[in-house]
Order: sequence, then C-alpha cells, then structure tokens
Amino acid sequence: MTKNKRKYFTTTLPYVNARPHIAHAREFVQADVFSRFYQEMGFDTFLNTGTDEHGLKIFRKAQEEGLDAREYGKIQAQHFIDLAEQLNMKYDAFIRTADEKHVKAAQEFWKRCDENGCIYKKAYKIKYCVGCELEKTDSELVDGHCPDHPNQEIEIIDEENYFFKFSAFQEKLLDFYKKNPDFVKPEKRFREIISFVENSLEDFSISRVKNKMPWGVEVPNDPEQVMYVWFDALVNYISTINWPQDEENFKKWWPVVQFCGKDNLRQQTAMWQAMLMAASLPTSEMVFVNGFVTVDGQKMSKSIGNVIDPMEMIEKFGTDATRYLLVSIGSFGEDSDTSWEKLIEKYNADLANGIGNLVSRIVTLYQKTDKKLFNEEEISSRMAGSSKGEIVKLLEEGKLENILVSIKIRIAYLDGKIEERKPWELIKTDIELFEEEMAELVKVLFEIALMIKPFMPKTSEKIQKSLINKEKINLFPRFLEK
RNA sequence: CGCGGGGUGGAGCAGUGGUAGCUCGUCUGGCUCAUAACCAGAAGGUUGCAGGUUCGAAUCCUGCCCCCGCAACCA
Repeated sequence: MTKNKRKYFTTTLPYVNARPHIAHAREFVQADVFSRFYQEMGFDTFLNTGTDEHGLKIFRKAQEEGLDAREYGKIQAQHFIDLAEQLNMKYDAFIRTADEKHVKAAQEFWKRCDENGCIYKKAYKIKYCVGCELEKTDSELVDGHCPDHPNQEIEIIDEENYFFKFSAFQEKLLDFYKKNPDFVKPEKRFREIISFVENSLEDFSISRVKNKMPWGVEVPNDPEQVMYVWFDALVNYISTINWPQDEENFKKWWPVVQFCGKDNLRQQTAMWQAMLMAASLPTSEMVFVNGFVTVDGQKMSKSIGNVIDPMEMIEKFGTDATRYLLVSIGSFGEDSDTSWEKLIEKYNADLANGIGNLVSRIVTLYQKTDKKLFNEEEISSRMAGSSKGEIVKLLEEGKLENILVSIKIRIAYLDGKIEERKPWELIKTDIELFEEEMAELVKVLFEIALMIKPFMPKTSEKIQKSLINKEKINLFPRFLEK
C-alpha cells in the first residue's frame, strides 16, 4: 500500500444554486493546502473539485431566470472555476456533474448497484406540504394540516421510485467504522455518524419521475425516471478519475480523502460509503468534516446582508492573505464566527505586523552586509526531512490552524531575538558578531518561508527571493480603515 | 421527553483528569532595524448553576438554566 506514495483529495462539490460564499472558499483552500503539504513530502497528489448541477432546485432556479438548466449550470459553474483560480487552488480536475463522462459513470454505477441487488422499485407515497416543500409524517400534522401552514392542504405524492437498500449496510458500515478508527475527523462527528447508523437505517429514494423533474441523470433502462441528485453527485469522486473506463487510473488514485461540511455528514460518511459497497468498490480513505461559518454571529444570509464574498476578500487582501485568513477562521471541526472586522484584525496582527514587518526589518539589516550568510539549498534539503512528523500528525487531525500557530511562534521568536541582540548596534561595534547574529536570523526566516509555502505559495517565493537578492519588499501593507 | 452544537479573564477562542493558556484590546515601561510596527512587564477568570465520582475536574457522571442551528444563499 505504501509502495506508491500518493494522495487523492477532494472537496465536496458545491451545489450551484447560489454564488460561492466564504465556506466554499475555505474548503477549497483547505483541500489545496493539504495537497500542497503532501506534495512537499514527496507524494503524488490529485486534487478534485467541481460543481453539482442536477436536481429540482437547479431546475426551478433556471426556470426563474428563464434559462435552460444546462445553461444555468454552466454559468454558475464558471463562478466556482473563477474562485478556484483566484484562490490559486492547484486542482487537477474540475468535474461538473452535467459532464458527459460523469453522467455515463453515474449510470454505470447505478447498474452495478442494481446487479448486486441493492436497488428496487416501490411505490413512494408521502404526505407533502407545499408550503414547507417537505414530507410530513402523521405525527407532525395537526388536524391533518401542517402546523406551519394550516391553510394549505397536505398533498399526497404517490409515485413509483427506485430505492437504495441502505438498510442492508448497517452491519457492514459499523464493521468498516470499527476497522478504520480514523475514518472521520473530528472524532465527535465520527461518534455522531456511528450512533446514527446504529439506530437503524432506512432505505432511501434515489430517483424521481422524469416528467415532474426532468433535470437529472436518466436511470438506466428506465427513461421515465431520473436519478435523485444525491445519488449521481456522489459518484463524481470516482467519475472524475475516469472510472469506469480507465480502471488503471482509478486504481492509481482511489481511495479519496474528502472534505465536507457537517451538514454533509450522513451523505459522505454513510450513504456514499454504502453506495460504494453496493457497487463492490473500495470505500473512501477518510473524511474531514468542517463546522459552519457564521458572520457576526448569524447565519450568512443575503437578506441580512452579511454575506462575505470570497472574491471581495481576494480583492481586498490579495490571494495569499485570503488563503491564510480562510484557514485561520475558527478551529477545525467547530462552528466559527467571522466578520470583516475580524478578518482585518487578523490580517494586521499576523500578516502586516507579523510576517510582513519581520521580513521588512530583517532584510533592511541584512542589506548592511555584503556577505551571503546562508545557503538556501542546504536549508531546503534540511527542512525537507525535519519536523515533518509533527506536521503529519496535525494534518491527520485536520488541524491546519495549529500549524499556523507553530509558524507564529517562530515569527515571535525572531522578533524577540532581534530585540535581544540589537544587531543595529552590533554593526557599529562588532561587525563579525553582527554577521553571526544575522546569519541566524536570515536562516530561521528562510525556514519560515518554506513552512508557509503550502498556505501562501507566492508569499513564500517572494520571501525566499527577497532574502537571496537582499531586496526589500512590502508583503502585506497594514490596513488602517475599519 | 425531536436532533445537534455551544456556555472558559472586556472580545474571540485553545485546553477531555494533575499548578487555567493563546490572540485581540487595556495599562506601564523599553526600543528605533522595521509596515505608527517590535520587545518586556502588569491588570483582568470562584472555567453557566447545583450536586456527584476522584488524592485531584474546565476536563468524567447526574440534574437544571441560558444561547444558537435544524425554515437556506447550503460546507
């Protein structure tokens, strides 16, 4: 298994019914930072992202805008492609579920599940409140009406759908979880899904009648039905690496390390894994589950007007600073709050006053000697082997923000060191000692530059260059506005 | 008894059994190489409440109180 050091990462595909928001951006960067870290460690990596474009919501949204669903999806997908580019996300594939290769893969996947006896057809009869757009159980109804919409009649939806035998996978899933104690991070989410699966699983509907909901992947051998959006969307993780046509490529990369939000816990860590089992394919490698991001303590909402547009962040702070800030929001797995004010504060503290100012003061001092006081190749090769154990441990727990903390500690160490040794005085009294001290400063700063590379690749390069050429740079100008 | 998350110095958060830490802010002092930046020191907490387990609890158990999501622009 370790013969080829390889890692395959994927974000969850954003559903294209809205513009990208800050949490999408965070997940993109998170996956990208992981991928870059493993590249640094000599792994072959594959990074997938894309867009989920089928389903009723998209169909209606497209209608509202007077567009064909396919056309609408294409326009929306472009926003996410632009975001990925602007974030300097080095993705290897951007899969759209409307892509022909994905549609074919989803159909083949369906067939395999069907052949293995995991799909069956049955009448699907539910009580439905149009006001809520939700199924209602008898226990939820008051006098036969929805308590939230007492004036609307409950509709009975009665159609034949295909179902996935989720219930048949309870034991297998639990067994799988038991054998893979690190499958879901953080642990509390793992406990949550285990208890969900232990509580009994219900088969779920995986298709819709086509004439009611035409925008989806056609069910094989039944042109009257299309797949429920979840069923086809999840298959993207394998269709993107060319399953089933290119078995070799699939074997090269699979299984995948996934990132998702806590609202996706069931789909990614239980349903999808059961689906893979049903198709006789190996399960995912692991799943990192993020908490939610709120803005000023509230859910992001257009009506409240507190949406933070990641593109606006990039405009304001630049690509690398935005990447840094996104990773710094909260701590992994927890819900966290942010705001423009907090972002600016963090930017000033860590980037302008921290690394930016440090580079500035060291380079100015360094310019006062003609000697070259460090060997970049020596440092690079030494860094390649050192302290990786600690980083791998943090990566495996998903705690990118803790890696940033260890970088901040080094920055503070250098600021303190400069204060203590006062090189600006030494230069007047003892040039040799000055050079000795400077050598240490420059070396550690170069190490810091290498450490931040996965987070801020361009900044890393700029600092390295600045040290090699002794050129002053202003990395992160301080924000004075509120 | 719907499900889930959370309550730790002024603010935001770490910390899952062993002297309560970090960032921001505040105050005092220092420094001038630097992006009005940087450094040192200080003030500030009975860790929501009440019990319990333990030599020892923010951390485990029980009960209670309060806040926030689950109704979307979904990660």
